[in-house]
Amino acid sequence: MAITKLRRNTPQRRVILEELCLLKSHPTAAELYAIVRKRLPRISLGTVYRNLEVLHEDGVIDKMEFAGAESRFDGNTELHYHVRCTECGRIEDIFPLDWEQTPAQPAELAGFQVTGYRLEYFGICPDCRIRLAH
Amino acid sequence: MAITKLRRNTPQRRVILEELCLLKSHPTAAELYAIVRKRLPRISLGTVYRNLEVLHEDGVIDKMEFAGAESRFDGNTELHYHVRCTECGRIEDIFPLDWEQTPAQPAELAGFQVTGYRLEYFGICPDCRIRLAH
DNA sequence: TTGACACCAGGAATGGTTCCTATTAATTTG
DNA sequence: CAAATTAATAGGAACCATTCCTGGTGTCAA
Ligand SMILES: [Mn+2]
Ligand SMILES: [Mn+2]
Ligand SMILES: [Zn+2]
Ligand SMILES: [Zn+2]
Repeated sequence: MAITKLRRNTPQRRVILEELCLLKSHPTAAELYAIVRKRLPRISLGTVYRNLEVLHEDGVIDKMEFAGAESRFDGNTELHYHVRCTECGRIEDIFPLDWEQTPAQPAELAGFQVTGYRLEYFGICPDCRIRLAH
Repeated sequence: MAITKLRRNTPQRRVILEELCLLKSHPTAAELYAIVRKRLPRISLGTVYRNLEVLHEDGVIDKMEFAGAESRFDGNTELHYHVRCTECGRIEDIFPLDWEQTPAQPAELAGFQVTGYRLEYFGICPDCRIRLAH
């Protein structure tokens, strides 16, 4: 039933995924672009965006979108959560093991057919805490 | 210690807050602009944005930001959560009473000083479910 | 009065992301 | 392999919600 769209295995897509998975950080498209360019100097930023989107569609990577801040990408698709620094945008992993409960996901809420949820913590990262204290 | 900034009680700010609080919906700045213009025809969209920001800073209203979608505002600052329709952007309230647990908020995670968290559900609203089924 | 300044309307600028178009190249078919 | 098909690319323009800028206005206090 679900027609799987043909994906070509381009060098650009391959390198983008490789470099993302090497990182423990959660880079923006622009940051990843800078890294990928070392191996593919002629790649365009649009290609990075398009492939990150495609990889996300296919469930190969995670995409985290924020208002007013650049989206960030995660090569680790294990179930985990994040803390985001409201000062510099840095993101760190929080694995469910680290604390007790995970939120319930009801099938229906207020008449909505619930397809997912998003839980994210925000705060100040160690570096920014030091920096802000002069 | 915390220097409270002087706020002037302008008609624009008053009307924006009044109209927002009358609504059970969670309007965008543009939607609220259209409503407020009926009472203040010469108000500018920039003024609506500025005042919504100010009111949010002062904790008088809630602001919900989404990537790729307009921010929405909430005159109800009681603790509650939201379901957002991924098709039309509509938002409905979910009060903690409606279901069991609320997420824990640790004071520190991964070295971050945690200042808050965000939990939001997304799905398909009743209207869009009907519409999508032809 | 006069100064200080929060605030306004109008409009330009911003910037991350998406879209457009001609071209390239991965994959399939014969 | 050669040819046909068409997904994907580079480059750059467009998008658009939001913010910023500017000149001006209303208000309060000294
Ligand atoms: Mn992660
Ligand atoms: Mn609400
Ligand atoms: Zn930080
Ligand atoms: Zn809907």
